[in-house]
Amino acid sequence: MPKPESSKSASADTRERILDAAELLLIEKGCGGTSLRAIASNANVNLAATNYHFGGKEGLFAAVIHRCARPINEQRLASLDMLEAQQSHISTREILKALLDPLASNNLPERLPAVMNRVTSEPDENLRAIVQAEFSEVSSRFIAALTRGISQVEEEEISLGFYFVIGSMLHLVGLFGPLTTVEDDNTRSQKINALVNFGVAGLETESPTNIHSQ
Amino acid sequence: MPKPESSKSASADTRERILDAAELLLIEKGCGGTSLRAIASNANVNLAATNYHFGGKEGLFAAVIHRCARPINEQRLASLDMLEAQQSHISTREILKALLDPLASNNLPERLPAVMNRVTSEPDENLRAIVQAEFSEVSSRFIAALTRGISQVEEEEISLGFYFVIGSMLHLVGLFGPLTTVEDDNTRSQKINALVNFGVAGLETESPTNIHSQ
DNA sequence: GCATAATTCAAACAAACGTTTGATTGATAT
DNA sequence: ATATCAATCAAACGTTTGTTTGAATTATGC
Repeated sequence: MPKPESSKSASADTRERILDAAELLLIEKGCGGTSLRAIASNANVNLAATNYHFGGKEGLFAAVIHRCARPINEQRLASLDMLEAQQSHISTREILKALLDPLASNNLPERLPAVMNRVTSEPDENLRAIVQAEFSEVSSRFIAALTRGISQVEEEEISLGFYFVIGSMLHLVGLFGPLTTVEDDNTRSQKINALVNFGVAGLETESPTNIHSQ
Repeated sequence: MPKPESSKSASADTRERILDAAELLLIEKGCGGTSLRAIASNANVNLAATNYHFGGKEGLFAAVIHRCARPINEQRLASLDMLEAQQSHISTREILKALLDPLASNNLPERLPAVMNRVTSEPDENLRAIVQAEFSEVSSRFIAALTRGISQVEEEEISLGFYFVIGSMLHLVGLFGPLTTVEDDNTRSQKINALVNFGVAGLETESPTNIHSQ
């Protein structure tokens, strides 16, 4: 019974081939609709390798989620760190751009948005907990920044508006699909930009410093 | 081999008991995570009855979706019909209220929002097609009304904004959960109202007739 | 080169799945 | 009452599922 975790050099491509196949099938068929046999077959790997390297189906999908979510969340937090270090007051637009622009950059894993969209609506409790833990820091940090930036609005309302932005984002990346190519990047960034405009207007309409005609 | 569809009086409660149990389990465990055995057990019904009355698992969930989606969509279209009959120009707020207010009324099936949230993110192709067909008329009608009401914005942009509103709505009703009681109705309608405000601001910010400070 | 550990492999495991069958019960109408 | 159809039932069908096993293979350290 060897130690399956943290293998360095040997068979590292086996692990990643499994992760790649699991990621693609997760997008297309969902978590419950994907069998370890289909993953092993698509990855040209023995069936037992999936359990050997990841301990089981749940551990495998947790690894997929982690590999997908980590880079984009680090990028988001890094952008927010930079904004907070440079200026005392950060506009709603700058915050939302830090949150959403990483979805338009093409040096990220291609199928990341689709994985996020699929996995955030997963019925499995354990997987939902993993996702929630993966995004909790981003949520709290960005809600705090928005609350600081928008005057005279309580955090509870800001939090609800942030929730709307996340919902719009997830629905939008579901529209992207797993097969968006590089030539679609400009229309993708156009849509991300439209979402930024939409979210800025929605969030700032809660503030009494904004005057509305209606 | 009897005719399973359109049974009138006899054993009608069996059908509905199956639908109720399937609806609840669909919310909690998802479509793929729910077995016909669990449905039959929770409904106090023989396993074969699920196939007898609905032809199979897919037909059963299609019936659940139909039973859930039809009343709320009829209410939405009736509200829009009334608005269009009464006045020539309809405000964005009135349109969004016609779309979203039915989610706050408590004379609708209790767990309808949760079913919508679960089923719109289902990986199964056939189920997705059923859902899409169930909502296609609402989508086209409301997008057309919004396009008519907001000046100088092309339908493609309005459609994207409508997409954001739907995404926010689905994420919000996922927040409601299947166990919201009647005493939560006021906070529920507060959140629906917040979504209306959010969507109105987001949609109208696309129009050049609106002046933005930034 | 040899011992030791890490990895791959074919094969099998029990459990759960959707569906089907054929007999049995219930109601209905003539 | 009897023939007819709808509905329920226990039981089994063949697949597919995640997981485990133990041997075979490969890489690693000395």
